[in-house]
Amino acid sequence: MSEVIGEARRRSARKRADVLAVACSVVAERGADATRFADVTAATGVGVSTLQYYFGTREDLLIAVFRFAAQSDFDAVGERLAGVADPWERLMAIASHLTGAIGSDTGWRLWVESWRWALRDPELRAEVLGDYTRWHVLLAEIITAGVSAGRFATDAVPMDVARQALALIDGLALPVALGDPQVTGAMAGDLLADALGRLTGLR
Amino acid sequence: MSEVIGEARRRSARKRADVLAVACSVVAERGADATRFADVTAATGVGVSTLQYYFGTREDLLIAVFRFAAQSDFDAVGERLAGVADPWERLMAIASHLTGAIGSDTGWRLWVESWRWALRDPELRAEVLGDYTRWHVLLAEIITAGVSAGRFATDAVPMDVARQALALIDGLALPVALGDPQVTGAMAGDLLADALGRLTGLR
Amino acid sequence: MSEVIGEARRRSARKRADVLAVACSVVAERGADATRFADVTAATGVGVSTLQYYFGTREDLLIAVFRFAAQSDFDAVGERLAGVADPWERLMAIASHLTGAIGSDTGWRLWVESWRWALRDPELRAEVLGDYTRWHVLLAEIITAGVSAGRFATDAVPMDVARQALALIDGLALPVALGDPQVTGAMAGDLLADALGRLTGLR
Amino acid sequence: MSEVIGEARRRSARKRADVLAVACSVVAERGADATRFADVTAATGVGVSTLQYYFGTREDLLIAVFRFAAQSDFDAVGERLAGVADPWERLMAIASHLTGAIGSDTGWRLWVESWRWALRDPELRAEVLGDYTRWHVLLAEIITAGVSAGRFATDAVPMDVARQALALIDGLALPVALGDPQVTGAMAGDLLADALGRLTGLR
DNA sequence: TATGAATGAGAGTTCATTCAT
DNA sequence: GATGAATGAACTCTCATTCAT
Repeated sequence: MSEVIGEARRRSARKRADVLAVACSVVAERGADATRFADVTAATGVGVSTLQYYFGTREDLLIAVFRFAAQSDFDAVGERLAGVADPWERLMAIASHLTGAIGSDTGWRLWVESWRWALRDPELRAEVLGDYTRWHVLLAEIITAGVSAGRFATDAVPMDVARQALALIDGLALPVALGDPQVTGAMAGDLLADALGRLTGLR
Repeated sequence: MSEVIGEARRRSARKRADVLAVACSVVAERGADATRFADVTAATGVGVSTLQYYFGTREDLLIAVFRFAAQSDFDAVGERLAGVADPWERLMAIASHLTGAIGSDTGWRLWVESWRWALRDPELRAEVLGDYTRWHVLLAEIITAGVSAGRFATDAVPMDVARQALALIDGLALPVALGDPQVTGAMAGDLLADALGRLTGLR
Repeated sequence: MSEVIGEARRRSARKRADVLAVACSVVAERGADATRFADVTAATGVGVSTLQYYFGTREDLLIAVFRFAAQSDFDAVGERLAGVADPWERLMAIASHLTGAIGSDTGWRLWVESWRWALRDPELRAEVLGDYTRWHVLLAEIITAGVSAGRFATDAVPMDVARQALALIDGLALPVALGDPQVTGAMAGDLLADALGRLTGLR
Repeated sequence: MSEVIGEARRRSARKRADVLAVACSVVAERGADATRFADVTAATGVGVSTLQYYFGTREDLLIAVFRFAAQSDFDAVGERLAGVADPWERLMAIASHLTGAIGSDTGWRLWVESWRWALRDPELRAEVLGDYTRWHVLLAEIITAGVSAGRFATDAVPMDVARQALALIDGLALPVALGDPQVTGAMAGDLLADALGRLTGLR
């Protein structure tokens, strides 16, 4: 009988995750503040009460979405890096995050949404800052490795370069997400590659 | 008599502008989506109906705020640049935008708010993209001047460098606004100066 | 100087009447309850404050409209009757009121509006009942004349026939105004002529 | 469990109908345009939100009221006709609709309200015209039966007589509802009987 | 575990009206 | 005499949430 319960739980958890994935698109599409239970219901077919049963408060749902999206994003980049050895190519793989390869701009929009939410929610802020650090560390490791390997020639502290790099990625994503005709995804990719090349002292 | 009316109108316009200035803080503080008429009323002492009489819809009010903030921001930087001749110092003057000197982070928060709103409002999007270009052009001019003056040594297209610079500014402002203890305003200023120095080929 | 004032007053009264005429269409179109000052402003170009200056309260305006419309209606029928001598033709002239000849169905709609308003406003009710009586008396006179002239052969009290006649007119106007495809204006005219012929004992 | 749910639904539907019945009086009393949610709340004890949950928009509520009233009216006359065989008496039974026997003048006022609303709402108009036809058909059947039975002697098309009859009923109800002291319910009943007798050729 | 029924709090918006010019 | 500015009151509607099943 405990197995039956276990299976029911698993099924339930599965459904919860499915709902969460769809909710991500909804939040990315409408913005967190404008996302109502009813919107998620419309997108998932799961009744409002059930959503509340799964996630609790509307805020709880949003935070669950943010968490889920942040993790998915990081995981996706991790997978992409798996087979890449060269530091520069690893850097570019992360940068292509920007060109929209990872789920159109859903990921990026959610990132802004959660960032904005974190401005006013201390608990979420801690998580977001943690994520920030994860990315910084990941980038710094790559840069350190690149310097060791003689691929990069820079005297700067790797963590500083990492912060500059992430800032460039974020800052270039803004106009791309907004659809600026003067800064398309491809152009942003080029600008980014050029800037990162200069900042790392790429050989 | 027309003079009297004229004065009434002028006083009215003045009051409108005052309200707008206060509304900026409110929107920066609470976020656009969470800003209710009642919040602006509480902050200004001006009744809800009067706000609607001045601005129309809640959305209209928000857009008026965005417009006002964008203009103020640009004007403020313009003033700051007025007495500065050296290209590098001009660049740094704009960059100090980031360190919060211009108006705590109110300006920056409003920038994100309007950016986010523009994602879903085509009309506002056009304006925001226009503002983007204004900044790009301003930066490019400075870079061009710096190259001519022999202050910067780079073979890159000035407009490209401008875009990289603005991306860095925006991207570094994110963690600062969020209060990341690892990326304070001062540190961000240093990171920015360093990166801009490398990207422009500062001598 | 008193002449100047007199002229100003006359001009003002003229304007007031003009506004009233337009307001009639507005009320007929939108219904009394749904008629706002703003609607009348939109239709006349006269500012809201000016309307209030002319008519006072919104209710006052509506009642002015009802009064104006009732009088216009009665006057219009009076003119139409002026050159008609034969009792039956006089009856038909009044009946053609129904076919919409007098002013599309504006007149009739206003009649229903004022009737409905009179249900809840004692003062207006008195006026509307007075108008009712005016019509009854007019019809009864025609019938009496027709009997005297040997045109009608009925033993009924003329005032009773008048009431039946007016009821028929009102009752047939309802579906016509509603646009019932089974009771068009022309058909209603025939039904009315037939019924009145039978009720008056037309020879 | 499905039984329990079924019962909850049934109870809910019951409550909805109860509310609707009370709402009818409110609308008849105040007029449709002047009926606010708050008025129905005051009369029923059911909260505003609940009314909206049941009926939707304010307009939806009004239309539900109109529908309910129209059906009730028709049903009530149907019951009254059940035991009556003689065509003339059947006609009089319908006519007594006017004398206010069927629920004071609530029914009639609602009829006017829905008629007026139908002027501006196409969907409702279709329904009202349908109701109109129902009454016409009912009356025409009675007249046809009366002619066959030799009770009525008229060469007119039954449907035409039906339309004249309904017009008389409607037209006489107007002054009665308005409380015209010269056309009371009883007098209107006599006028109607007299006129219908003449139009049908009652023997 | 999952879901429909019911409801209160809150917000935007409309509109008549008052006041000053 | 005529009109724009300002404002409060009223109302509808949305939405999260609680309760019962």
